[in-house]
Amino acid sequence: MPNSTIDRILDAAEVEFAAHGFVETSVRTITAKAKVNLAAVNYHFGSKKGLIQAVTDRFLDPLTQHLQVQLNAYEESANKTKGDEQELRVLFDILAQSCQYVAQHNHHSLAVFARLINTAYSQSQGHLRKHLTQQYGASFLYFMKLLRKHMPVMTNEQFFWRFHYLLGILVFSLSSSEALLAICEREYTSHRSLDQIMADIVPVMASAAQAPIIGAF
Amino acid sequence: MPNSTIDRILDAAEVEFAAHGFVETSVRTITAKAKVNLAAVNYHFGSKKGLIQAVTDRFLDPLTQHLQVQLNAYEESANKTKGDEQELRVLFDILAQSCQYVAQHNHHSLAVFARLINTAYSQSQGHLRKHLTQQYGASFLYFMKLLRKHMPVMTNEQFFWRFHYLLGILVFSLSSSEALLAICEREYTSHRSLDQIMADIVPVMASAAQAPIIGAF
DNA sequence: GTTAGTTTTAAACGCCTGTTTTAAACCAAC
DNA sequence: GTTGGTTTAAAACAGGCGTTTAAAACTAAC
Repeated sequence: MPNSTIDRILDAAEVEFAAHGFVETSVRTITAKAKVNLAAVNYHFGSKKGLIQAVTDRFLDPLTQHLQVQLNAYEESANKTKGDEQELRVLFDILAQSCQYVAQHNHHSLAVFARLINTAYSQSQGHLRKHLTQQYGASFLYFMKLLRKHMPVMTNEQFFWRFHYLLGILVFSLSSSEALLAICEREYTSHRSLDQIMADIVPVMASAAQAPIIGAF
Repeated sequence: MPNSTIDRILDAAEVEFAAHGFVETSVRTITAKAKVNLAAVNYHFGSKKGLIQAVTDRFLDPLTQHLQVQLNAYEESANKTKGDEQELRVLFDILAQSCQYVAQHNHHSLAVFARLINTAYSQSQGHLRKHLTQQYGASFLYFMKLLRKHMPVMTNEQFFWRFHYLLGILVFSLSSSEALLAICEREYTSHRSLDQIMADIVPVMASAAQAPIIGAF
């Protein structure tokens, strides 16, 4: 059933969540934009929290699935000829491609995803973080495991933090892409699409991953 | 007047804002924690929005001041002997030191600052971003100008985006430091202080700044 | 001691929030 | 055509929000 009540709610919620965040988007504005009765959200999704999870799952389910397939293919055809730097680039490229693949028909979902990660980590005791790790933790651990192989110099703890710095690049750039684009347009007039941002970020993340380690923790 | 009503509100607000964000922290919880009457916030700061600005200004005023002095000293004693890579590290070190200097007696303020930047950029039409650029735009433009000198290869647009990627590392890591520390403590038991995070981030930002540029935009 | 100005207090205001309720509409199956 | 189950509808609920009000308390000057 396309254009059903459920889908119209999900579509509207996605746009509003991406634009104004989860807390500052009310169920009333969502149902209004979706041209649906107010009670429909609680009827179909149980609660606003359930709607948030549904919106993000609609994005993360195909993303992790696509990522898993690509990573499996990568691991099987892994030739050790290239250096670690090249291999890192390949891994980040796979991640970027998975994001773009899912966002292909849905430009708002990527921003929602980034915003979700952002809020999930910002809220000190968020129920979102729990849901994310439970549902998709395995996929990202798999990605981290492959990444770890090509960052052998550092300790586990150093790798853990380094990984989150990379996450910061991705999450901040994507969740704030609208704001950045607005600023950019005013000063440079050139428009940069999400695909271009993703392509631009990959080498930055690869370099950041390989930055020298100073100090001894 | 130490421990006055105003200071107690600012202190309590800082802690709560850092822990739960601006929107999800109510004036009532702030005044309760500060042991102050509910109306005090509106009396002394005009509105909740005014309180948010006061909290962040208390951090950003000394930060930008410290940064300005350090950057001036750097520019005057600039020896062109070192390479661009070394110079970048010095600039990021100055920024990190300014952050640490202000956060020295106030561990929550840095997280509040990072969170402010984050929300200011996330909200599509935020009044926060306007305030930040109006009040402190000059200081950060000065920093960007010095940074630009040592990133000569890229175009203005490329530099602009690259700068925001670096901002993402800083903002995400700092605003999510509590969450990261919580995860880290569970898995690694070792505690990492804010100073250590800052010191760890500097070389990462320097490397990210110098990542190769691919594609032609 | 009275006065004038500032600060604090308690209470209420109006508004918006997520959610629930109860009845109506729909829709396929028999 | 009636029945049983699912979906929509309008209305109200209870609670939290930022803010305002008006009186009380405090503080200093004359």
